[in-house]
Amino acid sequence: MGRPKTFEDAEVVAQVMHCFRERGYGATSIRDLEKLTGLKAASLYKAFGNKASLFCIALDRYTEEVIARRIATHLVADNGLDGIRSFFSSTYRTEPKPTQGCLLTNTAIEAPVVDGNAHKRVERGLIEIREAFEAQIESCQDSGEIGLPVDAASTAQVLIVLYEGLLVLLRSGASVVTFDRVIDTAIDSLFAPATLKKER
Amino acid sequence: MGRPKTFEDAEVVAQVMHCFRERGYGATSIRDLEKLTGLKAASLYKAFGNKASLFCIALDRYTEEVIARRIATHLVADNGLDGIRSFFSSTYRTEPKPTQGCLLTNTAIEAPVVDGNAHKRVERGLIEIREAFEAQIESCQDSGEIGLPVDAASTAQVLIVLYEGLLVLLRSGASVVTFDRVIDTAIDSLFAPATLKKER
DNA sequence: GCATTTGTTTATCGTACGCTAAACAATTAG
DNA sequence: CTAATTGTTTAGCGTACGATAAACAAATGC
Repeated sequence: MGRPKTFEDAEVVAQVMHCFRERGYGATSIRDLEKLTGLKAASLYKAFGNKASLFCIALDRYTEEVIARRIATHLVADNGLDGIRSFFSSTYRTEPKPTQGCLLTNTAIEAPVVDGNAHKRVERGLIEIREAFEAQIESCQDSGEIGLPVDAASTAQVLIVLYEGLLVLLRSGASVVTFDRVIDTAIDSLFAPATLKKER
Repeated sequence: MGRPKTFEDAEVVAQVMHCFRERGYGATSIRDLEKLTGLKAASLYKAFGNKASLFCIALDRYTEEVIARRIATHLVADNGLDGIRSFFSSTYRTEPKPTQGCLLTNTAIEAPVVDGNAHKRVERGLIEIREAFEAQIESCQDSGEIGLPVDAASTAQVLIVLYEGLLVLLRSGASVVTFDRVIDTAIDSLFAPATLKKER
């Protein structure tokens, strides 16, 4: 069977993912990843192909792990609108570090630099979030928390834009209170027309 | 007096700015800029210092030229809410190229990579836009186009987040119709409460 | 034990990077 | 014309990059 592995692929991918997330693709060198993982370059190449493919693996992992978990935690029927609120705030209310930004967002900006495959992965990831937003909105309509006049599809798209925008501002060092206010203002008004309609 | 210059600083900065805008700081090499400008590396260094300082010069130019022009064109009292709408759409309705993204947005993401000074410049640029949004909102309130219940400051901050978010989605290749719908949905609802209140 | 298979490490390869010293070119002052 | 000043070009420095071939290590099957 040959020599057994001395490391767990998943563990290495997790470490690599964090590094890409903080520094980006271009600014992360193979030598950085050597120090980070304790592995030698040749081992990394053997296990994951070249740098671009390793990045794509890390990006997939990010979507399947971080994003999917965030969706599963916050965007569930019981949570209603507060679920959407906490989905947003979970991006910047992180411990212990202030935040690491979003790999999807950062890659969308850096995509031209990376492999072309990264682009498609970003699109898919964003679609996943958008669909979760849309489902949550519809669930809120079913429960009566918000009225029917709200168009779930286009509102979900606005939430995606807000999501991306927040994560950009996060990288430029805006404060938590700013974010809280943005989210409250945005969500309140996005779903206000329906609420007002309901009051009539 | 010595030998006269063979190029115009401003022209070179403009070319360089476009390149940084499309490819980012890290992915743009001095050799790229040599080919682009027709100048030799040593001339660039003599005229603009090192790569980071050249980038900062280009970033300043972007804020003073592109952003300031965009504000001056769209965010003027006469334009009202439509001014805000056209401010947004001017970021993606560009000719002939589809778009180049926003250097402020891209730098916010890439900032850790670049010089620390770039960070402050991004912040300042975003503040400039936010203040213009706020002034435009207040102007709309003065004219009676929207009601007073809208909080100009926090709504302007939401618009900034939307602006950043749109420019991220722009880089991930979303379509113009998507953007139009996002802007309509967002602006309609952000300023709807006041409108409804007015109707009562 | 020995051949085989698989994983890791060592030692680079070729290239591209940011940057700069020194040579060269073109102008002005006297 | 000469000296001085300033701009441009040439040539290349040292370093870091992504990637890989070859040597070495540790397990298996027979």
